[in-house]
Amino acid sequence: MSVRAMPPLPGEPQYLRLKRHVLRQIAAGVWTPGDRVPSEGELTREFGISRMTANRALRELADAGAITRVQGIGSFVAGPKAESTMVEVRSIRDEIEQRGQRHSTDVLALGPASADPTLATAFGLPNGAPLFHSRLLHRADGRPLQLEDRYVNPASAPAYLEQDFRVATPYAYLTRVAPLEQAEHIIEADLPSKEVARDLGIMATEPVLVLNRRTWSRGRVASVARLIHPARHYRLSGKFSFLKESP
Amino acid sequence: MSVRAMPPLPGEPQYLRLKRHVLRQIAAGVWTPGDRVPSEGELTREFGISRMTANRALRELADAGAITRVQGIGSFVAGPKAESTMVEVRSIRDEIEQRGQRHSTDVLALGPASADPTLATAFGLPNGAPLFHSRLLHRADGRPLQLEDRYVNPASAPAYLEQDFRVATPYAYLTRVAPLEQAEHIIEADLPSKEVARDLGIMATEPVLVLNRRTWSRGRVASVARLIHPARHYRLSGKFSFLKESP
DNA sequence: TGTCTTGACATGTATATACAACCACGCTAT
DNA sequence: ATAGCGTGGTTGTATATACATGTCAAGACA
Repeated sequence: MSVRAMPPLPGEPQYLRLKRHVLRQIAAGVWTPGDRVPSEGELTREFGISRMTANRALRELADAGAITRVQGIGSFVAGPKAESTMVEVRSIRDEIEQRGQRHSTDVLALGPASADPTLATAFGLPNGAPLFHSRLLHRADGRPLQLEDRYVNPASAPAYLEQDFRVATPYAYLTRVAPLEQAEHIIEADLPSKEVARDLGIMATEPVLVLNRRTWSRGRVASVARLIHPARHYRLSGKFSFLKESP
Repeated sequence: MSVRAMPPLPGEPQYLRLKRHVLRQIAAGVWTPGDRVPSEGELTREFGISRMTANRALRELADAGAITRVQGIGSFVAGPKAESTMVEVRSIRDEIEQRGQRHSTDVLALGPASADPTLATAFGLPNGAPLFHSRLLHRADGRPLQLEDRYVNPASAPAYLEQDFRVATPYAYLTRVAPLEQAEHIIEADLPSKEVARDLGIMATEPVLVLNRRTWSRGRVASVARLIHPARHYRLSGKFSFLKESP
């Protein structure tokens, strides 16, 4: 049994102290991209901790993308976050309700459909394969906020057409019966077709923000959706931070 | 010394086997959101591994958002990915060059500026504080693809005005002198002003996709940028996956 | 000079152990 | 009956140890 020289006091776990130490050096510019980060052994000696604790700190920093590690060589400050950050895409219903508004849904269309070449490609199904289709209008306090045009793979959600989408969103239903494995998003700006403009109650000259979402479940494309928002009332936003903890 | 009953053979680390086992149960719908996941102790006995290995597997699954863990209670399948996924935002230069096109930059404006109320709020600086301003046009094979209107905190990048942005993008320079800590994005669709339409060479009736980016460095707002893209030629895309590993 | 071996060092994984923090439940004493 | 306590289960953190795997450089050897 060893009595630690340094009291266990922190209140903050050691591996977090270590992570923050490294992140502070990087944030302060002391260590810059490409620089070598102290090895596990060095940190072990310097901080009086065990190698496993240093290992956990460095491993989590690597998972977060702050550093890269190479077996046999060492750990290094990662390039400036690979020139990429993230934007979060959340469920329309949550967004509306979180803003304190009332969410309601109009079911504009719901029924079987047949895969045209574009859809067939998106689903990886043969041309003319049977699909389900729904077209919903989501409102926030009565005002149209999202027109949701969705095609669903019957193999993933056989009972799709029997759902009452005025009470549960397709997204909620789909994630229940077809666990989400993967999602792809493409965001674009566009002008609405005459039909879309009518449904959203906007002018055809008013731009819309379009979110195309494709989801996979059990190895299959489960759903292809086109979510159209009036630009005047909708924005996507997201924040990204290196530091899971306080900074 | 213990001889393991199960040979160490996998080739695949134990903690990964365990992660994939749990993920497969979830993906297959065997365990659904809210269900209890076996405890570390149960996994230890069931798989003949040590508790630390089970702990690592479950902890990483929790970090990835696949499960949630409550001290004293247990681990549970997470709700359908918190109804949120991510979209990656990459550097314009990378995007252009990765598509095999040539990237070039026109410097439309570069000089000092003064913070108007909106900018002052965004930077957290007093009204009228000095800022640097740049307005660049990024082209792909000569065609305008992004109009970059950027304000920079002089405290974060004192030599900003001396840079030659025809050879290095502001983003590349900024991440070198002011390590990125945090980034915020707001995406919107809009119609361009007459000036923007002229710079991008599009009609004033053609929508644009706008990415507002605010970045932090060393605790300060370092840069506020408005990146305007012609909708006809630009999309944001991203893919998200639960499973870091194969399936 | 050129090639091979060996050792130092780094990360990657796995185990056994220990203690702390937290929660649910049942039992006990009031 | 109720308040309080203990106990067992569960996660959270930390350590010491071991072996595997990968890199590199110095030295041994031909």
